[in-house]
Amino acid sequence: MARVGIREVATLAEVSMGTVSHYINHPARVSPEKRERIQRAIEQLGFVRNNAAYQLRLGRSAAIAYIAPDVSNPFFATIAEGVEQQAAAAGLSVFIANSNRSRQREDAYLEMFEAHRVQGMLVASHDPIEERLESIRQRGTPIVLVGQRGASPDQPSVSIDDVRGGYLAAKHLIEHGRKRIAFVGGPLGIRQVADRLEGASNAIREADDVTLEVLNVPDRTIVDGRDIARVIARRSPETRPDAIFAVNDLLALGILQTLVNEQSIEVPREIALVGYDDIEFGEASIIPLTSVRAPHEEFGIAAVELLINELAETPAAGSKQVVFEPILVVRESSGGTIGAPRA
Amino acid sequence: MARVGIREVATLAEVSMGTVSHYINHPARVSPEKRERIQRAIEQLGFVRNNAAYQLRLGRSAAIAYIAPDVSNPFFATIAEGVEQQAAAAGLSVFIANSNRSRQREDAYLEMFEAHRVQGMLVASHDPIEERLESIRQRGTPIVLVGQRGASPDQPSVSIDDVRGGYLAAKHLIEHGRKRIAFVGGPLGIRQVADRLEGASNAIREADDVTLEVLNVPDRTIVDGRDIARVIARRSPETRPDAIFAVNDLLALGILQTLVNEQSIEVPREIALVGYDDIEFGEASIIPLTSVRAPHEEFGIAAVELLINELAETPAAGSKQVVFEPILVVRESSGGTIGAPRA
DNA sequence: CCCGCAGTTTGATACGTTTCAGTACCGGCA
DNA sequence: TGCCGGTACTGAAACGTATCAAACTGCGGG
Repeated sequence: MARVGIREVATLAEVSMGTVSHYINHPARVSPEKRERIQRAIEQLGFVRNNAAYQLRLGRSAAIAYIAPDVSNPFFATIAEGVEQQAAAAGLSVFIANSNRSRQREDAYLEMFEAHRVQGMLVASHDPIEERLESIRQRGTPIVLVGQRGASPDQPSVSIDDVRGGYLAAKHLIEHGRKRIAFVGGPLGIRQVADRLEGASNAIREADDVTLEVLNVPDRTIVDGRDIARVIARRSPETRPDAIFAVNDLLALGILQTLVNEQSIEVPREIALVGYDDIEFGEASIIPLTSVRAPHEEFGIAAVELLINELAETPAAGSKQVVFEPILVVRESSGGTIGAPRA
Repeated sequence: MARVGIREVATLAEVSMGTVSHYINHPARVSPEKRERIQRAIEQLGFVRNNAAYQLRLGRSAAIAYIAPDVSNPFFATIAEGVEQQAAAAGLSVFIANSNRSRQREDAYLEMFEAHRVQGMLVASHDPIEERLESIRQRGTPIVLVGQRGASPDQPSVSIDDVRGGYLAAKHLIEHGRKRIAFVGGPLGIRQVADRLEGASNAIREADDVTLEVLNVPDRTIVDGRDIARVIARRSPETRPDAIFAVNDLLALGILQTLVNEQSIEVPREIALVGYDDIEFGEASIIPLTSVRAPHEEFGIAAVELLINELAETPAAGSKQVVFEPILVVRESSGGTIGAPRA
């Protein structure tokens, strides 16, 4: 398969390479007659512009990257959708990469996208990542942090107030008379996890008589939820928690499923359950799931807007950090009122 | 920010460009002393290799692309995970793109990835797409079709036997005594949808006394499911279907949720429900969902393997089309035995 | 009749990298 | 001493494109 470039097209159409290039990028500058000849040559040869050369010449690409820790978590998938949509409107393409919760793969993608000279990146990560991003930013690739607030005010970010979210969840459980609350979450090294726990602790501290226990899970997936639920079920009813606050909905759903279907523990009577993120599937789960909600769709949109602003010659002033207020969506799993309408 | 390339590094380290390049690609060929100097220069200048130039020179990239119609459908997300994992093992990076069920965006991404000279593409699409892919393949970018079987035997593909899957689903409902089955699915122009319907029709034809009705939805999302469920609920109990076969789990979950929570229709007593894909959330839904399952994880893995084989100098002989056998996973929503174990 | 101008077209150059064909040096062997 | 083989390094060419300055075309006005 002979490589076909602009040169071959030019030869076949009997014009110069420059004219072909003009035809591709500024068709108006080329006479109708040659336009026709060039178009025919392109089709005949099956010419496709070589992006590498294009980018090399231009020095930039028309794409942005979105690095997610776990695409199969609908929370990140929904964000991806907002990103995609908003970026398309701005004429940008989006490369999505899945780091699979692996720091190593995350680094690899960061490096790769920087080498690709993407216009900018949106990074959702569990790790404290800001330091690593700093050097990339300094070299000229703007980055918006997604899901965790930038520590430095210069670091743009889109996040939710997780301390507040954790507070709302625990407060709600306490108000319904729960006394032994378990916080099921991942490594406390993860900022989001630590913040949600902090919020929950604050709520506990305001109450009398309520204890908070922390149960660790490694990956915060459905499978992790199932596993920890079995551990909990093994304990005697008196020592078991009477409420669980799971650090995300995946965990909560895994817990719910195992508790109800496998362990025959009643939710919310025996154990009340609150999740986090309010993914779409929570509403349709065995027992509709109470959850802390942030506006996912807007998450992606806001992130892209922040990035585009950063890309502008003269970034608009104002805070670069968007923080959404979490809302508690009460459903059956926590023993609250049933069927609260969805936004 | 001064652009920093291999040349600047070479100058600072007082070696030639060639040596720097060697250092990056074949460190062994460079003496320890210069290695040290070059490394220091790279760090000092913050050099990052320009992928455009790299690729231009090499003529290829080390990435493959996966185009999905809907990332927020866990079915495609799970595939993405398998793809990512298998590709990483082969030293390839994966660009995921979300076409958002839009043919236009799909085309845009196809074109863009071809221009990017990715090694190959995995394309999951709802449209009959093979013809468009043909020209791309002829120009040298191999493509593996995901989720729909290639019509031409030359077109590699990974799919499930959807006719069989549809048959299994309908047969199951018939065996449980259902008489008025509704097929809820998208445009019949979509191959997967048409095949599943065909399978269902076959099962109906074998039975006496059973009717099949087709209810159309545009997008096959949870929201579509909710909408169609309201339409169904509006009909009198006698004219309503007593069983629904939804063309995917998203639809099924939307239907389930609305039927049970909002319309107070009992599932499976009044209406039995079977979905398709067996996404993880089906097991944890209000009423655990009976579904037709294909091994998702292996889907992505098989696709990458097929692609890698295609990439090889001498592709191994044998069929290029992997077809998985669907399995019916029976849970409560269809009135079958409860709690069938998960593979 | 010539000049200037707008509209087209051309040819050359640069983008940043890898690689190929050498050059320089060194130690060992005939 | 002269030659060989190997290692470490260098310089230049090439990858495919966009763009800039220059050249060529008609054409209308002075």
